[in-house]
Amino acid sequence: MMFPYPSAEGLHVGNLFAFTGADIFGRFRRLQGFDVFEPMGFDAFGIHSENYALAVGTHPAKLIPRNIETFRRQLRRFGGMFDWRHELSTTDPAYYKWTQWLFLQLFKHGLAYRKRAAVNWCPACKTVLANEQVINGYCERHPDVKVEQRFLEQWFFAITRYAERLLDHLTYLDWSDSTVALQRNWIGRSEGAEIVFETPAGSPITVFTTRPDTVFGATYLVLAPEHPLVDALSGQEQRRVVREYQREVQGRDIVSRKVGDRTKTGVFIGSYARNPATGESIPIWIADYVLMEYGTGAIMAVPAHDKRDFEFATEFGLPIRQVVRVEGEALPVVSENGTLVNSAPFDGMPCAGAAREIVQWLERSGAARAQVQYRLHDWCISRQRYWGPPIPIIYCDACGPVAVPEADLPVELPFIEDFKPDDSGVSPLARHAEWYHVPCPRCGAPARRETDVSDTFLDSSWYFLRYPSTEFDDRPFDAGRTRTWLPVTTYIGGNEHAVLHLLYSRFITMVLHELGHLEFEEPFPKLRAHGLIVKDGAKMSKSRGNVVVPDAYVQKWGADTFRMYLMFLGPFQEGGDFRDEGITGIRRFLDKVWILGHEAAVARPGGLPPAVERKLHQTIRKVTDDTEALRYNTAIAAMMEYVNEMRNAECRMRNGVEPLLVMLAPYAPHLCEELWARLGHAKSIFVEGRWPAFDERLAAEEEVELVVQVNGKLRARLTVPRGVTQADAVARAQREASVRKFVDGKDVRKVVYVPDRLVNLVV
RNA sequence: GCCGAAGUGGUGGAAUUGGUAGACGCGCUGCGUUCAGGGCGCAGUGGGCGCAAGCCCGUGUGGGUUCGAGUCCCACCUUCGGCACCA
Repeated sequence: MMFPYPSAEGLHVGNLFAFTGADIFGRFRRLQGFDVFEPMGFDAFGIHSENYALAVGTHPAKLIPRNIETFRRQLRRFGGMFDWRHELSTTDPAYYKWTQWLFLQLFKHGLAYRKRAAVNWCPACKTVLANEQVINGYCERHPDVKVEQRFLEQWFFAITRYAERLLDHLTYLDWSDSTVALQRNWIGRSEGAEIVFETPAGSPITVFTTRPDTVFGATYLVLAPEHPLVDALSGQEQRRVVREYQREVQGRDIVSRKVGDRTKTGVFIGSYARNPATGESIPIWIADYVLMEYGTGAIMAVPAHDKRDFEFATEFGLPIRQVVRVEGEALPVVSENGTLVNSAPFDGMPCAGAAREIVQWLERSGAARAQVQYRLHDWCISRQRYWGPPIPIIYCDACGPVAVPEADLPVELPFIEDFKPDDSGVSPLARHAEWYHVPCPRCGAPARRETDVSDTFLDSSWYFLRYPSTEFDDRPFDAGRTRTWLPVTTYIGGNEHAVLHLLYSRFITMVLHELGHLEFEEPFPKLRAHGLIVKDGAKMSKSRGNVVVPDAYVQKWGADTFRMYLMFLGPFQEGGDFRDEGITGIRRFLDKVWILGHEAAVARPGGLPPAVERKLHQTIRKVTDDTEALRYNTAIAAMMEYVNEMRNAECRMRNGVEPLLVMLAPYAPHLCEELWARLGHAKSIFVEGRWPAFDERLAAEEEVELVVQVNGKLRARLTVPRGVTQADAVARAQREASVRKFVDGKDVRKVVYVPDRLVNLVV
């Protein structure tokens, strides 16, 4: 299961829902005879803890152990089958030593690099803000201070080099469709072309487009305001306005820049480029709706066939030329199912074909080439914060960035009281010269540690690799242990991690595989996403005040009842609405099982009545299939039916109860363990119990109910021996008064017979 | 705007993948047990008409395919989740 972030509020129902679902599966597999390793750990670094510690005026290093203690207590209490010997916390130096090691592996192989990148900067806090801390362009803590963008040197991981592989592998991974869809979306593959627009100044502009078929309609170019060619291409007279616009854009935060419904702004930079298709000279503009980080940071604007370009052209009175026609559609025509017009030799061609041909045609003069773009960006792992693992790099004036020698790991996070952002304008560790002044590991000259820490998602990108090897301090993961237990056989978690955590883990695993540290390339061959528990139709959140705290429920009803209640709420993979009403139904059921178990302990031995035996085997079949598929709600319903059947038949036999206890044990481990002991077993049900096998012959009904339809409408139900012939079934059907009423005096034109199920007479 | 999921009784949800719609719970009604309440047990519980047998209607809306549609196809409506000036 995905390990939790140990919040100060304690385990919430969402955690418990997820962990129960995973725990049931683990216990089920164990009862089937598998070796099951169910580890647990804590994702305890990060801005969450840091902000919370700031808010309540304590230190995260004091806060986190308390929170973990609470989590541990709650996790033990709900009955997870955890192997506590392998517990881990990402804040433990013994753990993050290897997180830092991981960084160094990427650094040494050129997969970690430094780049200037925009961050949100609050001039009042004098610190970097996460995107979530920017509220409508203003600082979360200073509602009247506008957030700006600043450029800082930051560390990036080159995940985009793996974009194609990360996408391709999705076709064979056994993952929930919903998760695959989210991840595909996030990687965002677009096929298109790069097209080169020459300029008289001699600096050609390359643009990326997914619609090369519309190149004849490109009536101007737009560059991102930060585009490196802007300076060189700006005309003398426009230079001042261009600078002013660039400053204006930089003065805004990086969040609101990307809100699409703003009125478009931009300026003409005073020069022109040549459209390689038409040969025309077209104006070059800059505008903040073009982003430097996607494609080439420059676009060819085709206002007739792009909504944004259309708005921009309308705003600034730029020419709009239609080159694609779709029956009955007004401009802008965005559809790709049209025909070309005003496109010289390509007129009349459908868009799709024209796109290919135009790229080939332009390619001959070197003005274009087919190109695939990904939406995915490289992973920025720098955090100008305190509560994380220091990035293990030392800057030397002579040697540049130098890796901390592996023997010197971990670079421990020092305990500092003043971890709060203050007016000094630097990250907290950068205020501690005694910590960051170190000699260069290569030349020995005075040097300086990196004072940023790494992203929490780096901590969680490899924790599953650590679990089996927690006791080794000389290697991140032991080869033998890893071969036995990894990759993760079944990974269960929520779709809130569909992109970041699940993508980063896949990336890191791929890299470690490539560097020869792992035999497998994918960390989670099988992944199941569970649903969301909501309250009164809305996501639970502190601000809504609808957070359900599980402790009181466990206290009042017991862990087993609460576990089962959560699983009975709805399909595990869809989640459900939390409401107290249904919980009593589960409690009643468990009470019945409790009584049944005690009665079985003193019942006379003997064979089961045939009806009970049949129901038992049907139940085994259903509970096995449903548990396997994580359909816990219907598995529980099937066990309820079986208990009802036993009670109706007044059967209390041990051989009817024991298989039930084994099937129920993953769901209600405490109760079943107790009853198992009371039935005289010396060892735990999870040691001695074996998942029952079902016998298809015993599960089969001797008599079946046959539905009789006339023209598809239900007219009668007959009880017949299983396996009746069609002729027999039709004859029986035609004897029924309720059927004859609709058939007599008419010709039966057709008979549809579904064996043991239905007869349909068509008249 | 794009991607994904889902709309079924008073209610949470079932439905073997085209074959009895409403399993299993909750709630509600009646009866029993009890001085009483709770608990427990038994019976009933989609809507309409009917004394009844029974008949008609019914899975967001409208059309279609089929002997037969909650399930498949087309168009639409609504809700939820994700992404989003990504060219």
